[in-house]
Amino acid sequence: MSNGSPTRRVPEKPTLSGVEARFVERWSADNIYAFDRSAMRDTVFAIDTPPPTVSGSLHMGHVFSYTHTDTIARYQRMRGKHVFYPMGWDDNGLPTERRVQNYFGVTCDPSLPYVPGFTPPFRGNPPKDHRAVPVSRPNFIELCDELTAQDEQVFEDLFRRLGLSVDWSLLYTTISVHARRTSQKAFLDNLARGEAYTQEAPTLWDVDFGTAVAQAELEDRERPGAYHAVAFHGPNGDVVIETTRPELIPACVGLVAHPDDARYAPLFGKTVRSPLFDVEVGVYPHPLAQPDKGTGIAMICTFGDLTDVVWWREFNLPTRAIIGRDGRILAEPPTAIVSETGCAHYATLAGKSVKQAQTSIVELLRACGDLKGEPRAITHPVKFYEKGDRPLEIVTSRQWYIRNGGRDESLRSALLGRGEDIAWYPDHMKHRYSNWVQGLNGDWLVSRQRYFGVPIPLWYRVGADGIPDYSAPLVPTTEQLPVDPSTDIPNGFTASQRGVAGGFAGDPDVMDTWATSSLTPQIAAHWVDGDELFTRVFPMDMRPQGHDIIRTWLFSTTVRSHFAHGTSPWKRAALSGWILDPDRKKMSKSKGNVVTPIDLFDKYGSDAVRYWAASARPGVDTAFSEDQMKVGGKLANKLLNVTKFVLNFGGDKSGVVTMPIDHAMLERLSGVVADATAAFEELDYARALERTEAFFWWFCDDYVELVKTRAYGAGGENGQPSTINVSPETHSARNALTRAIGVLQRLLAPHMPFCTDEVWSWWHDGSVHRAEWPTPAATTSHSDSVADADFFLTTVGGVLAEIRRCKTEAKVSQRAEVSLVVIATDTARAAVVTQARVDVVNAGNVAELSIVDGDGLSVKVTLAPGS
RNA sequence: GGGCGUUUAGCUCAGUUGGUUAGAGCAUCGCCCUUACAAGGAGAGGGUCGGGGGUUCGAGUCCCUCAACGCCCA
Repeated sequence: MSNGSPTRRVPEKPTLSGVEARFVERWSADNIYAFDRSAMRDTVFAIDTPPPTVSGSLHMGHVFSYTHTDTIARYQRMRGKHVFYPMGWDDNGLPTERRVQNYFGVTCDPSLPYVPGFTPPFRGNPPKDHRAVPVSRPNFIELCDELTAQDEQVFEDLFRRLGLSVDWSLLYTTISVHARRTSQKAFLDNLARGEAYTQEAPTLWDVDFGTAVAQAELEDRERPGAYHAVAFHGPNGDVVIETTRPELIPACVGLVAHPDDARYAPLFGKTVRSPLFDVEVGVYPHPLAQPDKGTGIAMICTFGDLTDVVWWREFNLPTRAIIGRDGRILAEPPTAIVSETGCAHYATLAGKSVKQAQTSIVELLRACGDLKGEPRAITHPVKFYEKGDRPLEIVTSRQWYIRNGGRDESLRSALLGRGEDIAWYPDHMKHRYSNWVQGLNGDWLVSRQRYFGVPIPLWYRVGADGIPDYSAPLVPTTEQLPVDPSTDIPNGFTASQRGVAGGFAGDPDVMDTWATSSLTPQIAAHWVDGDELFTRVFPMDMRPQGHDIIRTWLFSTTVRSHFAHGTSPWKRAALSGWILDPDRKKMSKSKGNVVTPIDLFDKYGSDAVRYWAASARPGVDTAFSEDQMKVGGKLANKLLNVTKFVLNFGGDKSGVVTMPIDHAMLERLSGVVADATAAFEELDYARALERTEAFFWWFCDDYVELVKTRAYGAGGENGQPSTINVSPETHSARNALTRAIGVLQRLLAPHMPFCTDEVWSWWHDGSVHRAEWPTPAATTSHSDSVADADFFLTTVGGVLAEIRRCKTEAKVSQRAEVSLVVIATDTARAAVVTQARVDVVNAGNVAELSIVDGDGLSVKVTLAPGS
């Protein structure tokens, strides 16, 4: 055999069964996808893989989008790039926390000391009446580590089965020691550069989770509510406001109306007294007040919504908070409430939930006559934490922030510029980014009042008065990282000084999970260790991700990279679409329409499932379709069979090709190579597949059928090709078939890695996934090419189709003999048919073929009698 | 309310800088056990390209407008 290829080993009966297990094993053993750490930057293609949340389950959405990325990775690898393709597990944050609580039957209490060798009460399925056992934060994190390790193995197995070509030695997680080091170091750098700061301020707060949340985690939900008309008492009579939150009257610090609103102009600068609580508050003009909403004049409370915060800040109003972090009315009334009846009214509310308080206050208002008319039911948008079940409250608390342009025009435009630096796929996704950046109304709140996360790596000196000094945090050295301030001790202090006057206090909070996952490039490439790897892969070539997390993951990564490296983190961002169920609804667990990937792998094969994914155009929401998987399975099966057929002829892929139709086929294939290559360069795996596949079926159904008799050669019988006195025409067919099948195997390899490596292994030693991507020049047959391959092939195909149609209409076998074919056509087509005559006659089983002058292409077919 | 996207055959989708008769797969209906493959092959039917207007010799494609659906943001 030529080219140093091994003897061909074509199975008698090709099959796809077992192919996945075999190649998963072989790729791993042979390190096919190992990244070369010595590779120069310009030969590297680096991918910033999205780390899936391991506390959830892998679903078809993962299979879908990770397949897209994998096709690009495989293409780039075959192009000779050193592909940096890590996998990461996002095991940080709330979802893991919840799963660990439910699995082990524990709850985290950061005030408790670490217990070495702690054994959890359960490992899976604690009984329903079990009371969660409180454990220290380090113990809790140990349990998180144990459970995530289990979950991660399941994920890894599934991704290997899907055929992802990741380098598993690059695996990272977001809660590991390394990730915590990275995250804390990056945060401390932000702090040192003035990009992170702490502030006591009104903050959106989820009362159930007991944590502050960031703007990026908000969502509006339409909720029923009611306008309550409530009378405030002015010097010249009542002023009626309308509010959806009458329970906040004790928190009222002012009224506000639009500056141009003539109805209220006389009141500006005056004061009124609140009903029930008899507190004097000012009336202010502000353009954010909406004259057409309610009565046009509104309460300012501390705090009902974000607009309240704006007014409170601008008018420098006092704080009269009444809602605690647990969502209940505080026991003590604001100091402004002094009257006996005011205090008595407040006492009836204290300790109640917001809902209960509203009911009570409406009764009180009704009783005293300050409720004007009955409440009017409305629906209005209410802010929720995206994972939460109750409306967010606003409470004042000390939090850490990282600047993100929400309060700084120049930073905002710099970050918009970073968005411009990125090539977006599809292009219109960049609007999502710029929309979001332009709509920011505050800095990024990164601290969370939770347990399983990366701790804020700071301590504070506690003054003689017992109050921590937040202005000059105690900072660990880089070598100390990661630290847990709840157990670790700052330099120069001893354990006994924790929490005492003159001692220190650890920051109790952890960072938002996005504050760590915004560093996936730095984590994956070991930036914190000063690893040279980082300079070889960063900025990365591609960030694949879902478009739903542009405002979170994509944006936060850009912020961190902008600050730390002065660059965008990637050259390209590829946004994948959603999976929709066949009814075009988004697939989700709650609808019960989620299909388990592993079942589909078993049923159709990984290649077939990948085919479905790779058929979906980039960024487009796509219907889940088992029909498409069946088609993919047929394609894989066909590739096996046609490869067996072609290799059986023993052609030489570098051998000489002489027949015009063979040239034309290779010419057409060369165009497909060019198209597929161009498509992949634009990350358009779907177009690459479509072009390749269309050619492939034409190749099998028309070209192979036309040339197979010639390829067998004179004397070839019983399916065995002739081996003696082989003609140049036969060699031409065999060589062209062989070259084409080698090109097709490689063109399909990124999409269907298993079946392609199987057929490649029949005649090569190495893996197809390390083979060279085909080029148009190496595909054509060089000097003797036909002038217009498409014209040639379309003409011949047209004649063949007519013969076939005639047989189908006559309801006879395609093998039926044709006694005469008369082709009436122009000279150009006549020349083509003449050149392909032998193949047409063979394929159609034609006894006599004649060509006469005519227009277009008319084919008259006469079947042999008795057929 | 602002932004973005989608609308082509029963279904899912291609259709490049405007250019003959608008394509594919699936589904449907006949046909063919043909020596690589019946997990196959060969054919047929099926479309007013969301509506309206405009530009042009010519519009699925460009412009305007309306509508429906979806997503993001407020």
